[in-house]
Amino acid sequence: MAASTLQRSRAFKEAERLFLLSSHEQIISTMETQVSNGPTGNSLPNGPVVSTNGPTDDSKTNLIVNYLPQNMTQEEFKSLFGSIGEIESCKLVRDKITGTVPAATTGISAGQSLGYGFVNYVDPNDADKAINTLNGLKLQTKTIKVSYARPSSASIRDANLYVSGLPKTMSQKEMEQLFSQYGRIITSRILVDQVTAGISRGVGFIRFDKRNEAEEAIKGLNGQKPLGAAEPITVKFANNPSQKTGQALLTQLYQTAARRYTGPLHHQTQRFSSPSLLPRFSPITIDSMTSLAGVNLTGPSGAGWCIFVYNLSPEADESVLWQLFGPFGAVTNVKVIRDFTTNKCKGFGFVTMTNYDEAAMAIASLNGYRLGDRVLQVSFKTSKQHKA
DNA sequence: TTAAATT
Repeated sequence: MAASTLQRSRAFKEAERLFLLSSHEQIISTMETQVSNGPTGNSLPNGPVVSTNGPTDDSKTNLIVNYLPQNMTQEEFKSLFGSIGEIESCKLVRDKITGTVPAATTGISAGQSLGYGFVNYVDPNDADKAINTLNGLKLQTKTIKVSYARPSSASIRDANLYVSGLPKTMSQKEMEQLFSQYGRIITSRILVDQVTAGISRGVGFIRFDKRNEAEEAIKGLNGQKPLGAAEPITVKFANNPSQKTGQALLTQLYQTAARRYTGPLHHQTQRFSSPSLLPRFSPITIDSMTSLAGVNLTGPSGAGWCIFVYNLSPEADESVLWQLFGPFGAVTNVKVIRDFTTNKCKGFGFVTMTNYDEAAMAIASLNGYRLGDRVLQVSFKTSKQHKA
């Protein structure tokens, strides 16, 4: 008994050490976020938006954003969606429990991202534009989803089902057809094997519009054999991520940290197989780029590593920079430089990335990348860009 | 062998 307790304690400490080593930058950015959110205690940090002239209809301006990268911060979230238009309010939803753990104990000073958030625009046209330009955007290992938020109500909560024992041959569409008789399906997913890329694991999720629809589906389908399947399926309510225990959350956090610590190179290799990007590899190596004589890099002062992007078209906008650089890692800011009078892009822009390795990989991959009929020049921003 | 969808 005492021995196993001691072992667990040591494992916990080791996980903690790994986390502290691997996510230093993220901790800093989290702290910065807290500072920029203003002093705590004398404002209304998370309160509802109060309208002074009657009830407001947010249905055309308020968006829900799903499948965000785990390490995306509130600031990055706001920066990405703020590049579309003026934001009335936005919130990256984070776990409450980890936010209560003392930072001195864990090095984690705010709740972990739950992977989704809300953006409420001032102008409905910007909300529409955000859906059109950012839905499907690849950020690191995720493909984000941007859609209108349904009005918040108790009836749409806990409407998510976990399904197991599905025939391996059943497609997502077939699963939806099976469940759609019980209500409106918001999302569905069949989990697939990661190594064989695409073979069903026989388990999946179905999210209904309403909780009572989910309940009816359980009654009707749990223990039933679909079509001519050999085995019955199991249908139950899915675990709710936001209802995990503090211990479970911390364990997951440490596991995430351990993966980051041991396996970043593998992930980066995968990013280049992204079919939508197909970057050409530049003959310039990362090491030779950083050791060029007479070049003074401006990073990593405070915000991160600033990257200079040259030969953008006059029509280029911020979203193209997010699309190009987002898959390589944490991007905190993008800016297209425009002519003051014409508002057209002057041919260049800047991207700020948090982590050196990710910035270097983005540069190595995107320098020389052909965008339309132009070949981009991408480098770390230097103190003297217009040399000879 | 349960992935991060309602502030």
